[in-house]
Amino acid sequence: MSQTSNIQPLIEDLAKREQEQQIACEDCSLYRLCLPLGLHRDDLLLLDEIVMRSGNYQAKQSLFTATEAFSTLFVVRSGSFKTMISTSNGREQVTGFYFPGEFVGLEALHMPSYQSSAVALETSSICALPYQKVQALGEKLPRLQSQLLNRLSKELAGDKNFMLLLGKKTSEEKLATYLLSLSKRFELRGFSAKQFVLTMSRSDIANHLGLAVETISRVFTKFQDDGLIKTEGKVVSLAEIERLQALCG
Amino acid sequence: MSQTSNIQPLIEDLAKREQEQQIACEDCSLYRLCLPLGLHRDDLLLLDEIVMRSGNYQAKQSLFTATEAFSTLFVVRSGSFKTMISTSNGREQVTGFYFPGEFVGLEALHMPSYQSSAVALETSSICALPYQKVQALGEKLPRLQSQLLNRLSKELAGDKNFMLLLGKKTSEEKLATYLLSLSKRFELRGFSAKQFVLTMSRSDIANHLGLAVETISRVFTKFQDDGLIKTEGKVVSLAEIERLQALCG
DNA sequence: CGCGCGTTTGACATGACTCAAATGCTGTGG
DNA sequence: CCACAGCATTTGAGTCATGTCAAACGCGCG
Repeated sequence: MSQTSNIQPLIEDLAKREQEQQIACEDCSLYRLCLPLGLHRDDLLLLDEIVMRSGNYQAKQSLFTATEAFSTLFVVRSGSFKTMISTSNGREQVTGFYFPGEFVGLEALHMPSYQSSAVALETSSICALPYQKVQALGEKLPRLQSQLLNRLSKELAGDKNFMLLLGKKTSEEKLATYLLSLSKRFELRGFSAKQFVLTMSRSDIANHLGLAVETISRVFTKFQDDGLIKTEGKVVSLAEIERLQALCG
Repeated sequence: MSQTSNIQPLIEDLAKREQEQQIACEDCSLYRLCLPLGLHRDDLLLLDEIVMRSGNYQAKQSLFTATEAFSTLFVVRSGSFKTMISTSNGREQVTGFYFPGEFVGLEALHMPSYQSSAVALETSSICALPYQKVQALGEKLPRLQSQLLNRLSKELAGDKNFMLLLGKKTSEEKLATYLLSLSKRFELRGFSAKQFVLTMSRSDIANHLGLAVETISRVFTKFQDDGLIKTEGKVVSLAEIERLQALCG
């Protein structure tokens, strides 16, 4: 009993700090997924010092644009983002969706400007890491660099896989693959693998998968008719993960 | 005169060592493009020690396969390679082509096995970097890590751009974009931007661009009929780079 | 409550694919 | 050194998956 009454204020404090985004990396619920993994306690404090826990973003608010000068790496703290790249004549490709613990903007760290733009899909918050400071800290903490390398490599591997989807899969295979990929990512974050919210619009999904909105809509209804999934607006339930898996090509 | 006679043996020695692939990073003609850029002389010697200048590969010979355990990063020394990834049911996507000074296998460095496979397109040679040793050296040489980060980031940026091609471009835009991208890469290596050899087959190109061989063949002939390019088997000449550029979408 | 955007559905068009066959090239063995 | 086999490339004809256009629907926001 006395234990409970001791702990309670601590929990409240934590919740309050988390809400105010003052929480240290060490105590962050994303610790397991985020950059600091593998760093020692002392190193973490150094990392903490350069992390700017930035204010909230509203849906459709821009995190950065393609032409803007690159200076900062972002990690999603809560909510979700999409990134896009566009042709000179204005066609756009959604290059990725980003969830808590994931880095946005890694493809820019070798050049003067972000080449893509990032936009919040819902009310979201991020941690901002001024890249110059990350580099400086990296000189002292090789494990930090290694973590970054891993992150980049992971994203690269994901993108190679995505090329397979874009280049070789049918519309049904594309959507099945996409839904399962989301499912895995949510599961990794401790959410249900079977039911989740699609924070992005159908048209974002369509664009990302190299399809027309109408096609995505049709495949959604087909999957539903076939009993593979259930949709209610933005909420999807995967009813038959195995059969979906078989559909991935 | 005496100078010439002094230098001549040195040049011959260099050529011989280059041929035998014993040449040090410091003296390598790819220095400008490769990993060591930005390292100090002393650091270079350390890097030299872990680089294994591997034997030749013949056309169609495998550098690594998707299931093989990851242990080594490769840098193309001469020739060219393609990488592929495949679906469970055997469809393949060519994920990239690699020329001298470029890294192959970067997407694997966070996981136990190469997820893609790499194959030589012609007689080629590589430098092999055991990744464990790179990591160990990286602890001492932050600039080495930074270089690696840059490489990864550059490849990532290229892949994001390639998503735009796969997802949003027509067959003509795809081929035009592809030819110009090759042109730029060759130019960077000191070769002609206007005329070069396509070491990969039409079917490799088609696969990479998410098209059928027949389509690629037709677009090649169309471009030729339109006076944009000239082809003679594997040799292409870009006759009107500007107009090609305009076609990129 | 109503407007507007996002989504769904239907009808039709088309770019790229598939299948088929001719042509050309390359490497190999006689 | 030539001839042939086998693969790569080109060309043609017809089909199909997905895109486009159009319209109805409905949910969510103001």
